[in-house]
Amino acid sequence: MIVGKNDNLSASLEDYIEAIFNLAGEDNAAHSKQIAELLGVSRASVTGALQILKKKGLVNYKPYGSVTLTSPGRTAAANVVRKHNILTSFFVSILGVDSQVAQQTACRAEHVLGPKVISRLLCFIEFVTRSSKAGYDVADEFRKFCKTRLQNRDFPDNQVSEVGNIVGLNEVKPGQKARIVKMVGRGGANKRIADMGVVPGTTVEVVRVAPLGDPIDVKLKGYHLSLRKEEASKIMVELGPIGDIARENL
Amino acid sequence: MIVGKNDNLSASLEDYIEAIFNLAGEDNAAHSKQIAELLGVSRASVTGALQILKKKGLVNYKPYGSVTLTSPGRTAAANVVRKHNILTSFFVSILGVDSQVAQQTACRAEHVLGPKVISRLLCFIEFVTRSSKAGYDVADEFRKFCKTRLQNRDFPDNQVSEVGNIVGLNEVKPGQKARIVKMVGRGGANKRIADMGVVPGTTVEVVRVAPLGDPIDVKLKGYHLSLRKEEASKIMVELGPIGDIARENL
DNA sequence: TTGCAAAGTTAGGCACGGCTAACTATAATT
DNA sequence: AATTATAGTTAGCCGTGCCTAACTTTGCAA
Repeated sequence: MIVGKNDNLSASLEDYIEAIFNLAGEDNAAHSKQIAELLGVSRASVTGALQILKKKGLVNYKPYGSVTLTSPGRTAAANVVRKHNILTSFFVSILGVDSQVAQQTACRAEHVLGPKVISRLLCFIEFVTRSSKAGYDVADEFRKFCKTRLQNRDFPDNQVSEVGNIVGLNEVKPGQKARIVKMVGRGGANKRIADMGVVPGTTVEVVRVAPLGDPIDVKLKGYHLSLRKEEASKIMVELGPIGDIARENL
Repeated sequence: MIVGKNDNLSASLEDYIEAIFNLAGEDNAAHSKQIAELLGVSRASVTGALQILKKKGLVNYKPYGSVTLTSPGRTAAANVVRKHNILTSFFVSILGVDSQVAQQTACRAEHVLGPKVISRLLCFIEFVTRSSKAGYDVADEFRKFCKTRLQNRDFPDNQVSEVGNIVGLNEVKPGQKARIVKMVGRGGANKRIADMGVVPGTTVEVVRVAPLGDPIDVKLKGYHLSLRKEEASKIMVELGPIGDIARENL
C-alpha cells in the first residue's frame, strides 16, 4: 500500500524535509520561497526536491500549493531534527563549542551519524546531565580542564603546532609527546605492539632514548614500553600539542 | 609559486587522499588498484581522482606510475586521518560503540567536522583519559550508567518507543517524559519560555496537569515550571525513551 | 475588474562523482 | 623474444543536485 520509497533519503532531501518541518507553523504549511531562503538554494531547486519528496510519499504537495508533511514525512523529519538537537546539545553543553558553530556542524553531521552512535550520544548527554548531581559535574570539570590547558601547555613552545608534521616515532625527542597516526608495515611484529596499546589515535610520550637510538623508552596510557628503533620507525606520529584548544581559532 | 589549489577538498577527494596515505607503506607508494579496492570504486574512478589531485599538487603521479603524496598532500591526509582517529577514539573508548560501526561512522563524519569541534573533542578525550586518575573514571561511570539504563527503564512500557511520535506538550500525560523537538510560533511569548530553559533538545517531564488541562506543571533541568495550555501546545515534543540504548539495534 | 508583482514552475545546462566497455601499457611466463 | 594476463587509461554515459532564464499562476491593489 506504500506508494513511494521513503527509505534512504539523501543528505540533500533530508535537508529539505527538515526545513519543511522547521518552517511549518501551527497551520502546518510551509511555502516554497521560505524553504529556498532557509536552505540558501533557488526556488527552482525547491520545486524539484518537492516533486521527489512527493513521489516518495513524504509531503503533500501540488503545483502552486503550499507544502505539508505526510505522516511518514513527519517521522523522517523528526528523525533528522532529533539528531540535530542531540548533536547541538552535545557540542554546546558538553564540548563548549559556541552555538553558531555547533548549529552549522550539526547540520552537516546529522546526515552521517547512524542510530547506534546517536543513541549512545543521547545516553551520554543524559549521563553528563546527571553527573552534576552525583557530585562530579563532567561538563564543568571539562571546562576547568580546558582552561588549565590553555595556560599550562603540555608541549614545549619550540614544537611546531601545525597539524601534519608526521614523522616516525624514532625521530621524536625525549620529553616530547606525539599522537600515533598510522602503523606502517603490516603483519606479525605490528600486531605484537598493537596488542600493547600502540594504536592510531593514542598519545605517546618519549621518555628516554638510548645512545644509539635503540631502544626507545615510551610512555602511553600510563604504561612504560620499550621499543626497538626499527619498530619505532614504523610508527608514524604527529607532533604538536595534544588537544590544543588554542588551535581551534583557525 | 603554488601550482594548484589544494584548499577545500571535497569529501570524495579527502577519501582518496586518505586511502593513499593509509596504503603507503615504507616505500611510500600506493597503487591504483589498491585504492580502488579500499574505497570500493572502479579503477577508472581512481584515475580520474588522481588527475585532479595531481592538478591540485597533492600527489606525485604520472600515467601508469605509482602514487606518492607530496608534502602538502601529506599534510592534507594527516588532517583527515587525525580527525578519523579522534572520532574513532571518542566513539569506541567513551561512547562504547563497537569498533566496526565506529570506523564506518568516522569515515563519514571526518569530512563534516571542522577544526573547532575536532579540537574540543580531542581535548575531551584527553580529559576523560585523565579523569580515571582523578578518582572518577568518566568512561567507566558511563558504562555503568548504560547498564543501569537497560534494566531500570525510565519510561513506562506502554509508551511507544518509536522515533517520530511528535505531539504538543499539552498532550503528554503526567509521569511521562519527552524531548523538545521544536517551538512553534515565533515571537515574544516564545522567547519568554525559551529563557526558562525550554529549548529544543531538552528533556521534560510532565508532573501534573490541572483538571481542564491548564496549567501544566513540568520539570526540566531539575526545575519546576508551570505552563499554560496554550503555551504547551506550541511546544512540540517527541515521546519515547530518552537515551534508550536498547533502541540502537535497529 | 483589470493589471501587475510576487511566487512557483519548466526547460536546459553544468559540475561532481560514480559507472561500463574498450583500449593501451606493463609485467610475467614460456 | 613473443605472448598473455593484469594494471591503468580513455571515452562516453548516468544520476544527483544545483543553477539561470523564461514562462505561468496567483493574489493583491488600483
